[in-house]
Amino acid sequence: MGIKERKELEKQEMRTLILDTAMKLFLEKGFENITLRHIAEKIEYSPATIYLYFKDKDEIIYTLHREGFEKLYGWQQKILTIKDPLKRLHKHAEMYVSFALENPEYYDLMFIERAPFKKIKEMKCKDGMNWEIGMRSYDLLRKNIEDCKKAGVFQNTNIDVAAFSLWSFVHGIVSLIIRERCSMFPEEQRHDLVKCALDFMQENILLTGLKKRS
Amino acid sequence: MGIKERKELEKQEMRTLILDTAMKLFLEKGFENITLRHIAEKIEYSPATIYLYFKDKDEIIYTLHREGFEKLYGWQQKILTIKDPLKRLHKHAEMYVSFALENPEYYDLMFIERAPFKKIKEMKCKDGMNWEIGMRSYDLLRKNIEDCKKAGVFQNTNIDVAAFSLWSFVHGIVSLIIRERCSMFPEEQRHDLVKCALDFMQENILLTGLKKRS
Amino acid sequence: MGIKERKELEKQEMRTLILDTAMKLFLEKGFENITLRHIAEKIEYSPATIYLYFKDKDEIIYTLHREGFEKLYGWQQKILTIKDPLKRLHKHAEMYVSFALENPEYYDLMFIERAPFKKIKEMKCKDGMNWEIGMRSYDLLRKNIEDCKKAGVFQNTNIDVAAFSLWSFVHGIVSLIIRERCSMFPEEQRHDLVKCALDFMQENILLTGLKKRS
Amino acid sequence: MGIKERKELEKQEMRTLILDTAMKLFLEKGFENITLRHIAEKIEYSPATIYLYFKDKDEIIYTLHREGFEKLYGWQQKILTIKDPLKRLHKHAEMYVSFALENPEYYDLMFIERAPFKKIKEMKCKDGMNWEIGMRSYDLLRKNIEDCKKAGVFQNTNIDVAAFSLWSFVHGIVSLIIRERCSMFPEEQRHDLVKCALDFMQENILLTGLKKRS
DNA sequence: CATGAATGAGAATTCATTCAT
DNA sequence: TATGAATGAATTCTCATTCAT
Repeated sequence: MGIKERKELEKQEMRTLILDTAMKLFLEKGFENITLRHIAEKIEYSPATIYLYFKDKDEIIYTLHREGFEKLYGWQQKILTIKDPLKRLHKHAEMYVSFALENPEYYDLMFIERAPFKKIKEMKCKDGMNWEIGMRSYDLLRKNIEDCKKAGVFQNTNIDVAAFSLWSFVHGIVSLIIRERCSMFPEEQRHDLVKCALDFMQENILLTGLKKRS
Repeated sequence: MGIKERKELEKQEMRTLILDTAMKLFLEKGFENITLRHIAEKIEYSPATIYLYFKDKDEIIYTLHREGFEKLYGWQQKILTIKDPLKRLHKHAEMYVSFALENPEYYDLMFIERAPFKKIKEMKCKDGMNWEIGMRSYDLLRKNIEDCKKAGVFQNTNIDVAAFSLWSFVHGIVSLIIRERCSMFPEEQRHDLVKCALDFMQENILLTGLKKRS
Repeated sequence: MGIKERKELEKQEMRTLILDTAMKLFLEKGFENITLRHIAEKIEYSPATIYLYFKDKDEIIYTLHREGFEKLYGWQQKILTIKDPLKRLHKHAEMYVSFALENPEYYDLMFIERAPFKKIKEMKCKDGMNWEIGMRSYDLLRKNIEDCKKAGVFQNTNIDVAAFSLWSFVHGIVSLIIRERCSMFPEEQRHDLVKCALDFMQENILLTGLKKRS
Repeated sequence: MGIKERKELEKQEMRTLILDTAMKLFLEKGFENITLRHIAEKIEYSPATIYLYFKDKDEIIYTLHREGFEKLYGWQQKILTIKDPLKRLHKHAEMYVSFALENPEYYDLMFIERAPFKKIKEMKCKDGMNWEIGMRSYDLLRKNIEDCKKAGVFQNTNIDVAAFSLWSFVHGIVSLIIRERCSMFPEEQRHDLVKCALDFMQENILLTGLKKRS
């Protein structure tokens, strides 16, 4: 079976190559400028070859979209071990931002880009499960906040409101950066700025919650 | 000069017509689906005519981008009369969100869309002033926070950090909505959710600042 | 209005040029080999130009199809003046054959080709009228036979049976020729052969009917 | 030689499998929509495999074409035993129609489709024999008519004229049906219609001949 | 001022065919 | 014998842009 397995592996590698290349182009040129042609040129294959690995362009995008959510979910696992819910929530935010800034193409596709939706909306009808994978991540956040509530923080706050607020905050941070609306802050300071903004959040929101508790 | 002036006026009106139509289509069909042909059809002129008023498609987009910032700046003027800096800051946030949700096409173009940048980056070289108009809005926010500081809030916080944080928060809210990442919240609840999120911010951030002061 | 009219005329001429060229290619290369590219090359315009005159390829084919039936119907008018129904029926057959052999591309599209049907079937749903134009021609045949019956011929024959039979006969003749299944008959004899076959029909079918009458 | 023979047999079987599958697809999807890939998928071999058994797509079609004529010739044998030439001729026509309607894919390819000709014309140069197989069937018809003449029917008619006429008649019937030009006759009546048309022919042509004889 | 006509460049996709293994 | 991988050449169609009038 060695041969069959290697074949399978090579096929997988090709798919990965195509996906990575698509992602690189996405990052460089923006979403609407990914074309099969460009991808094919970059990997030095003919456009027709790509169709041996993916049904069509949509499937590439859809796969990337899904992959992104898998990846994010993977990152999120790392913080589940933290016992203290408040600390965990803080780490949660940090991790989210790191994920976004280290995988801006994925993040963009997952949370900013408008394009992939035609396909994804169609899919939704078929398996109803498409956003589920994204939902898992949201549920993790909700649960974290629930734990905080149990621990006495956000007592009077509706969970969804808190979740949406915190999510908005971190999403705002990274999407302003990814979509380059931060030219007023010198490039080299941005990293610190993000860190400070996260601290700002912690001090004002999370710690506040803590104080209210006591 | 009467004739010349009228001519100028008519020219202006035509430009406005084109811009408005473009914006309408932008809203209806999404950004990447605007074509000059669509615009031309809607205003019942030939595509070639548009080139008499704008150098190319990019210039249309660039103009809309600029217009958006003018508009936002106009909205922001309304809150300058509020004396209490904290109250003013709160209104500032509210107004920003309203602007975004009532003018989603503009907001999208100004703060989310990737497209206008080719053009804007080129322009930057020429007049260096392109973001200045956006900067005015940011400066207003900064100044508002400065006033808060003078009034004793955000004492220990760097102004840019606070500004960026608050901006991120409201930007996060509206961009999740505009780019339709809120399907987990039923459509009819979203308006409330936004309001609650703003309240959440005020309670936890602004009021906290206030408490610290006392 | 002279200018407008000339423009309109020129537009019409271009449409005609495209249609004629398509038809020529159809004849030369068979239906499945009409491509917009080929048409464009032949008329020495760019492929994009064709789209200024026709919505898409289907519209070209559909138009040709319709045109063919109009043409046939026009030809059929010529024999309506013949009083004697039997003579008229004979002329009817002759005319049908002439139409087919002088306009083989049209005939092929109308009565042999399989392809245009996707489009035409769709259309059917929309206006229900698509075959009506072809039906008019069939009705003419039916009516002719009805008249013959009144005149005492085909007394015991169902009209549709007679119509279908006669139609089959002439269709058989021309479609064997158009689709080149007559290579056993030397090219130069074919014209006579067709004539003789028509006579054969008249003698055996029409005249027979006549005799039965007496 | 056992091995060699089995090999040969297996090869033959594979060719048959490919041909049958092609025919099935031809029937299902229409001629121009057969692709080697489809055939390959259906027989669960790779497209490349097909090239081990056939030089190219044309050869497959050409073979089917030839096969069709073999088949028809086979069917025609069945009526040779009928003594009475007139009866035989009538059965001849019936059999032809049955063959066509029961094997529409073959009939279409043999007598309607334009496609196989590129290949066949080339072949003709090489062996000159390509239509010979079809000719045998035509000769059978001619001979049948000759016999009728000898029996006193079609006395004054040229054999080829009679043959071509009768052939045209039955070809007309089946090709109108196969290429779906009979939508004016409800599906369920078509079978009867064909039968009636054949009767119509017999009464008017064959029996007429008979009467003339007496 | 306005436009009808035209197009080059480029998009996604399909298919028969080849060839090294 | 069989095939997985690859592709060149086509296909339809779209769009921003130009230019003579």
